[in-house]
Amino acid sequence: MDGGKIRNMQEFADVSGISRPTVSKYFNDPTSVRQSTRDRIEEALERYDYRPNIFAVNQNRRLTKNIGIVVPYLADPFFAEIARNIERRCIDAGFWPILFSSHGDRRLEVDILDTLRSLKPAGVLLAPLGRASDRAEIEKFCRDVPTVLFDSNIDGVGEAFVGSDNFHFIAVMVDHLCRTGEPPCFFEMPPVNPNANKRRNAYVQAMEALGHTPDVIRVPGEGWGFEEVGCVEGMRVISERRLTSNTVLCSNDRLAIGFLTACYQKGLRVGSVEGSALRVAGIDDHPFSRFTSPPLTTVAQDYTSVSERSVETLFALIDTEGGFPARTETLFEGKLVIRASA
Amino acid sequence: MDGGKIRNMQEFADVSGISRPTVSKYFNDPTSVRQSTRDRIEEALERYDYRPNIFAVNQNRRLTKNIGIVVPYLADPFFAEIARNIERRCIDAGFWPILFSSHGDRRLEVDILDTLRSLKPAGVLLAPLGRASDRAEIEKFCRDVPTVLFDSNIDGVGEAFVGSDNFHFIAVMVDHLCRTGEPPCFFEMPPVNPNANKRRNAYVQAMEALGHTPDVIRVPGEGWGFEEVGCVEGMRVISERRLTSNTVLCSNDRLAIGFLTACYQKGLRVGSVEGSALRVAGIDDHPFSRFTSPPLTTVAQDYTSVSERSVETLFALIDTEGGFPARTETLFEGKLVIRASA
DNA sequence: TCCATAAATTTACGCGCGTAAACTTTTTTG
DNA sequence: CAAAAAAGTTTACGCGCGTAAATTTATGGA
Repeated sequence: MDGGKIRNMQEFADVSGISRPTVSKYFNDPTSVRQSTRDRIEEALERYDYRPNIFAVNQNRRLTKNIGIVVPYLADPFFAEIARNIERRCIDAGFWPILFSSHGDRRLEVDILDTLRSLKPAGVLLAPLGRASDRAEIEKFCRDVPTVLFDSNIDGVGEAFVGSDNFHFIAVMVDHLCRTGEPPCFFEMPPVNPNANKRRNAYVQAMEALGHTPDVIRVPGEGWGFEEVGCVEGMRVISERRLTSNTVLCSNDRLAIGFLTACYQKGLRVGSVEGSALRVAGIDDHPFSRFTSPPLTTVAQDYTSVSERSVETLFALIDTEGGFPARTETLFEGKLVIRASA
Repeated sequence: MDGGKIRNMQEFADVSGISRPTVSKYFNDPTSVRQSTRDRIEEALERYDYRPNIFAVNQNRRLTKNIGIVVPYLADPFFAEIARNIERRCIDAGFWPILFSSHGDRRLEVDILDTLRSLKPAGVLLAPLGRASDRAEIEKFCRDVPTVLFDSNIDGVGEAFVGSDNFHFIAVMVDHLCRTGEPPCFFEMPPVNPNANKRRNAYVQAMEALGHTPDVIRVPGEGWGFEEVGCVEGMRVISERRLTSNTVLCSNDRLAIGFLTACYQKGLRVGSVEGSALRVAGIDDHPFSRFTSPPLTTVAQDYTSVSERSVETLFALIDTEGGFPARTETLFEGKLVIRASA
């Protein structure tokens, strides 16, 4: 590139030999100008690496190209992964993703929505905290900003929801466990979001459908430190002999990871092979589940489909200006992943 | 708050009975206006929830209140945690943190720096990819933007570095392992950043200082999928009987987590108690290390100190405009965390 | 009470770009 | 090749706020 620094769009327009309004059009949508014009601009772009001032651009556009991504807990690799996926898709589509994490904190989630509002985003992809969320605030936000909920649903809020079919997840797992050994009991903590409720209900339903008596073991605990709860409460449950089955289905993988640690501490061998004391299974196929000892049998969330569809839905929403005629819900099925633990 | 929506600072100035320039001063620094004036503004602020337009503010300030945070891999809970810590400190100091992850990708890291530049940030906290980083680009960036490096150092680049004292980490662990059993061999993969190199060298040095012969087992592998490498290559190493000691010190916890899985697959019992075949230790005290089976003995990174000092250093740098007279390096020691694995 | 000083107000300009309107040039079409 | 359509140019204004300069008002200490 040439030496002279370009300070603004006018200067860039001068060196590229195109008028500023046309250059502006180009940056908003390169296909909106004639091919020959585009070529000239892009040629100049290579000689002088100019970028429009983001702040000026966003100030003047009624709607920006910003897309807010909000996840409840970024330190959970599951959300980190899905956020990464979504980010990339947004960038590829020419948008500007901005990532936020609520860190499991109700007030922080509201703050983020406030911040987001002032960012005038074209749309927002929101995975709410769930039970801890301030429903009224989220509802209000969704009225102002085109929002697609994902992962965790809030009935009637937002223009669409994309997530997983928890009933199917559980049904598949319960079926597998019953076919290969004792019917499972269900290990859970107080639900942080509706998914947890759905999972428990699905468990009960699946067990009854197969003619077994469900047994839900609900332990106390709160927040997003699932492994900790799984471990501490798992040890208590084992000590108090509250397990009615040698097969334990945990409400999610992170809980299961903690529970496996509890089993280890208690000297219980976990696995589906002869000589094991217990089988343990989870739900989600958390990134670390492959590396537990033994590796965790689970049902895999379809990360790719969820993030892909979430983004697609949001783009569609952005295009249709007024919003969808009706709220849509998309649920993806999971894949049974059989490893050594059950 | 009253009904009427405030559209800009002029309108807000009107309803608060203060002139716009003074209101502007207030938002830049509340303490810069008289107490009585501040009270009147804050009172109006409660009645009409107004926020200055971020884009207009940032457009006109030479330097914004933005602070860029760049981590190499957000799906690693270690970085997620430290990012969260840093974010909070920035917010509390009245700055606006913006989080980016390089996702282990060289080009993405450069892109992020480009984007960051156009954000005119007051400063940047950068944890570089390391070996994969484009040194020249980062150097250029650091010349334009006040930057503090953390976690992974690049000699001479940036105004300061804050990280961990890898030599101390390793020394403490080697010492512990030697006192309680066989001297360890060292399990590593090709280094993604200088920390890995330092750790290997520290291991060799520590072993020799204690009169033992170091044994470094370097396995192939690349990228940030440490657990995968630890597992796959761990199994190979075990099969090929390349372990010269019953004690294995892994270059980091994530590698150790994978190695533990390998041990499980190979039927080797890990632990420091009688009857175990192997002792395994890691470095970092990764968030998940407490929940492996057996729980992992490791050296804890001082998350809090690193993030605290990084932010402090950046703030100091921002205040001293011209940059520090000399580049500073701050290293924190770690704490030995003895669990069941070694 | 007066005066020095600090603080607020008034006025005015500029930041970089989006965008509208009227006009001119280029491309397409029959 | 002329006329219609498409694309580009000129001109001009506005977005919301930072900020400087000149002026007015408020504050507090002797």
